[in-house]
Amino acid sequence: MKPLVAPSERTREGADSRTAARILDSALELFAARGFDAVSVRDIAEHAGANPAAISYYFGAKEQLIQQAIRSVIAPLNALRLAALGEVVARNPDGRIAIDDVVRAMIEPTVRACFTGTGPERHYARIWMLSLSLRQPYIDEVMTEQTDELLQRFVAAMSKALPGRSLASVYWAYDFMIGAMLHILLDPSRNHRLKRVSSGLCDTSNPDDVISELVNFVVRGLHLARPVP
Amino acid sequence: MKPLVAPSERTREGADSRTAARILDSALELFAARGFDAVSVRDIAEHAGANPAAISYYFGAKEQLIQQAIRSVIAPLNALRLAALGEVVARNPDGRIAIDDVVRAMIEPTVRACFTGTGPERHYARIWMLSLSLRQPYIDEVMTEQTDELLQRFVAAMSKALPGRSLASVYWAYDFMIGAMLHILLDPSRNHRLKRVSSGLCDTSNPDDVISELVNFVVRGLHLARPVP
DNA sequence: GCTTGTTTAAAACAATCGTATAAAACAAAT
DNA sequence: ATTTGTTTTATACGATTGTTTTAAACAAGC
Repeated sequence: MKPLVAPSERTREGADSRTAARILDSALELFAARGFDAVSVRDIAEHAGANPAAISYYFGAKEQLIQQAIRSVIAPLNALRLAALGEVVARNPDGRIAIDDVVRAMIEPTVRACFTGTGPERHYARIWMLSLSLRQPYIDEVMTEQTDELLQRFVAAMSKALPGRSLASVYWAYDFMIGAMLHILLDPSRNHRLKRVSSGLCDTSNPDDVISELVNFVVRGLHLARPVP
Repeated sequence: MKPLVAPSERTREGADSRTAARILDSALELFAARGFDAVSVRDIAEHAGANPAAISYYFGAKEQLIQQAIRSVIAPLNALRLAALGEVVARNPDGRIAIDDVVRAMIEPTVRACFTGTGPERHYARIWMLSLSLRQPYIDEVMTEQTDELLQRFVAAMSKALPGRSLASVYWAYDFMIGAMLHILLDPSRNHRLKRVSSGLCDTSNPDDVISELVNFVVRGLHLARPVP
């Protein structure tokens, strides 16, 4: 691959070299800890053992590096989620799917990725919440591009599993589910605050516990949702 | 008040002048939109119609301004929440309180503050989620100082309203509730994404709808929580 | 009017920011 | 061995960062 001349087109679409991979991984590590703006390209380059100019060479401007970082976190996770959902649907060819299974198809891959993931998706919780809390067009662009379809697919499945409930309830519940999941997933990197204040009653370092508590809570909230008017 | 000489002690504890108030309000406005690090002290000073040096004069270093900004958002909101909780308890002197009322004492003041608040607390959702997603000691310090007691008070009340349920379930549910609430409160400033993708089924610009959907969801998730073993 | 103590303003500090340029190092192919 | 295309480095640019310094404006008391 050759570096393009015009600055705006200088991004390497592949970014497949070893150096580029190290840069992206270092960027994620530092972004997840301190946020996008508090991390300089020099910090990233140093952490990756590379030259600052290598970042523009492979990714272009910093904004594009951030976009790529967000994408690299969310894309593989969405693939896992959709695969899990597809499996649930395939398992019940008659169309009668259980709401528990649908909810779990969203929650289990996500929680496991954050706890035991080895790729970029292990930074999902922090990177995503960070992106959520900034209101910048170039970030919104990536977020919308990566989640709108996923949302529709899951809402459709949830609604199918709960034919008596209003579609609006399902949309609301989907949003609540994502919010609750994100929030609890941040607990480990906040020194297990919930575990501490609950005197150890809530083991937020055990992915199985987190998954089962989340699924139970969401399914209950959904199952008794207001029926169609 | 006089400016102290030592830089580390230069913060004015009161910060009661008109200029200081304008600075704090401008800081909140800009922080909420772009995050702490993407906003410079010059941006804040310009937005407030003040001199950059006035910021160090009244607040000291930028980190202290950020801490003060977070505090100014969360402190009045916590007062509202505790007042609402106190009212619920006072209304039922025999100790039999309804879980709906307790949950609502958390959710209603928070949602209303974000929708129709006029003070610093109107920036709660963005500032808090921003603080959550950064892992910096000086931010953690403020967050812990401002929420640990509140959490214990609410969990105690929720547990009292649901004597049959395990305390652990209540702690989990409290965390889920906060997460779901924060996430949905960010929807309006994300161009009402949920409203859009749900074809208008979820009116995320109506505080009453948000409150009732949230309360219903959380109470359902809680009410059927696993009983004490 | 002069003297306090307090608040604002202008200007400058060193440090760091994102990015660009140009040259060096490298690999593969002829 | 030399050319060719790609990757990496060293270095420099102008702009902006947080903060300090110094002085000017201001209000209140006597």
